Amino acid sequence: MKDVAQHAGVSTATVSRVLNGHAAPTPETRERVLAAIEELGYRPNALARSLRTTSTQTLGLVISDLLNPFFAEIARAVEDEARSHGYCVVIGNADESAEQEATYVRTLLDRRVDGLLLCPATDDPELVREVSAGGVPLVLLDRTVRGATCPVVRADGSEALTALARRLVGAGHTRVGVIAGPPDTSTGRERSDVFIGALGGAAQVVHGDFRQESGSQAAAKLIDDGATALVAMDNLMGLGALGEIRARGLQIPHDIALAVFDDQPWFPLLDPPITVIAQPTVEMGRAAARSLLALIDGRQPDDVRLTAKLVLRGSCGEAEL
Amino acid sequence: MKDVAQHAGVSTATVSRVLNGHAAPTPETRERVLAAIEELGYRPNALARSLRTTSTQTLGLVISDLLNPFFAEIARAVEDEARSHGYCVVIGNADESAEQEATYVRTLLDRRVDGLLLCPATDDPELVREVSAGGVPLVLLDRTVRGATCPVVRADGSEALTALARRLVGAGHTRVGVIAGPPDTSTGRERSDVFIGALGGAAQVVHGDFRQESGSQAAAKLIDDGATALVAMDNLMGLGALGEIRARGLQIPHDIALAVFDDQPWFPLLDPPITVIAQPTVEMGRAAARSLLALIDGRQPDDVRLTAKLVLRGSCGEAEL
DNA sequence: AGGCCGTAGTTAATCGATTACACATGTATG
DNA sequence: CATACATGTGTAATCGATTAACTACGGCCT
Repeated sequence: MKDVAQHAGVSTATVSRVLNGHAAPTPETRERVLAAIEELGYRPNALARSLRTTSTQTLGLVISDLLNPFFAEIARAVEDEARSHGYCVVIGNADESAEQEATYVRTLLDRRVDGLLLCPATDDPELVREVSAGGVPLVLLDRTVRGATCPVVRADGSEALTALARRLVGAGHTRVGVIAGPPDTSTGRERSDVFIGALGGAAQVVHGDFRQESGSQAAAKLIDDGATALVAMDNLMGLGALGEIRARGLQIPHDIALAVFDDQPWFPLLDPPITVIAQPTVEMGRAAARSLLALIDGRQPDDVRLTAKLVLRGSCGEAEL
Repeated sequence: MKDVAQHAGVSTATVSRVLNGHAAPTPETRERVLAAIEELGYRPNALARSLRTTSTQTLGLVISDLLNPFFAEIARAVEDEARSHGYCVVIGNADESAEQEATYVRTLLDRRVDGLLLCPATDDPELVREVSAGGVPLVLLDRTVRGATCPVVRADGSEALTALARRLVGAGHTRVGVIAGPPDTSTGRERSDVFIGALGGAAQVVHGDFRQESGSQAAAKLIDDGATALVAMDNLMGLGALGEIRARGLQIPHDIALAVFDDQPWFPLLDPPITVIAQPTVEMGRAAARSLLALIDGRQPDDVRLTAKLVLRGSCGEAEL
């Protein structure tokens, strides 16, 4: 910057003013400064700027699992929305581990992100408290924690789950195997609670960990126990369940019905196509980013609850096949 | 930091020494400082530290498309490797757009990442030159650019493509439709060049853009032109092709054979399972991160070329079905 | 006792920006 | 003609760390 100033025959203050679009400098001075910048290929040091202004124009996003397409889509949406407001997004991948999540959150805070978007790995409110105590704007995404005191953006699958349960019961299923998420996550509990409630007793539950392998194992156990329908509460566990079904040579929906929470582009391409509960991922990501930006702006956004939709495709023996 | 110093009755220099594990401070002093840090909940400002030391302990990773599971896996691997060396990764999503790529690269450089990993959107070397001119360590990943002067890490699919071509020709296919990537990317050109060469004239090519929609369109055109086998040079285009095949009610492999470059967890679950050329994504990501860290360290790593493997599964009418 | 040395700790410069305040110049006003 | 006021720029403090150069202290040797 000093070089630029010298080159243009002005002080660094003037260069800074030109850079930040202040009213002061003469068009002529501005011209000279811009020329010098161009000539020297000068690029301002974002670190120094941030140190001085205490604003990094950066959002932190800590997600549970980058390999889960659901979170990848969310990340993508967050990033789009943030960029359109001049913010950058730093993504941290917690890998469904609370420790790694905490590590990432601290790293991001140390780097002074202007706000944090978190998909909590567990519903323990401790980390959330720590962030809030630091005074950093925080929004929870997809999952919540016990007694959350910050805005939450998530999808509501109650209606869809209830409709699905009714459908399965109506089709005569009396043993529905539920592959649920971990009981210490809000989505892990809530989805299966609602669903089991709607089934009215015809359910058996196995908890997985939102990963493919656990889906296979849960499916194996549930099939052994005589389940005639399987519902996976997340796309990766759904993938695992599907693998187990294929491995056993079972026919969908004749031998066993299957439905999955979360849609994926390839689900419609299976034979039969898989019935799913589709979450509005893009809207969730965008809404979360908007809420966080509002918070940073000093406003107090409301919680956002978007509805997930049941998409019937045939894997549960629907008429609409 | 001043507060901590005051609290512990020492100067900021001493606090800094304790923080950085310097030899100087007495165990006793160290103890006092650590207590003060604990009590005040002090966390050092990474921006200030980086400004002073000109090292951010951060790697930049600009990938072509976060929604493409291939890149998501790579990102994951890069992140793992980087973290194990005490580095953080900032991911930028270029969305297969050269402009957005350039924007991200500049943003990352402005934030003074210690090194940059780039999956170039086009083979135009301009951006690479710009980064190199700035003296920032750079490694190319998956794709290269014309006359690249920096280390490149990528997968070599020649053998696998040749074997696949032989197989298809051997099975009697005389009209093989190739769904290639954009001709201005190295992977877009090389894969189809090798494959078409090995087919020896039995090929028709349509270039897509590495996205699902383009795969469908390409497949439609190739099927209309009488192709009896389709080979997609990327998993998203493969997904699109599969959709088109399904939409037309064609049977694989009876009516049409299909093979895809890039494996995905759900490919084996289709009926028939899809034959693929699998890239060692995790190894690619790790190798790229290691090369970059070596470069940052002042060493000069070699290019890395990992081999992709043909996985026969049945969608090309293999005996091994 | 005086000089020398090693050690623990302090002072102050520095990284690269932003910005409050001071200053100089030019124009309008009484 | 002196005063006030607007306008464009420069000076220097500041953000929060690191670190070279310096100081003070206590012990050891002759």
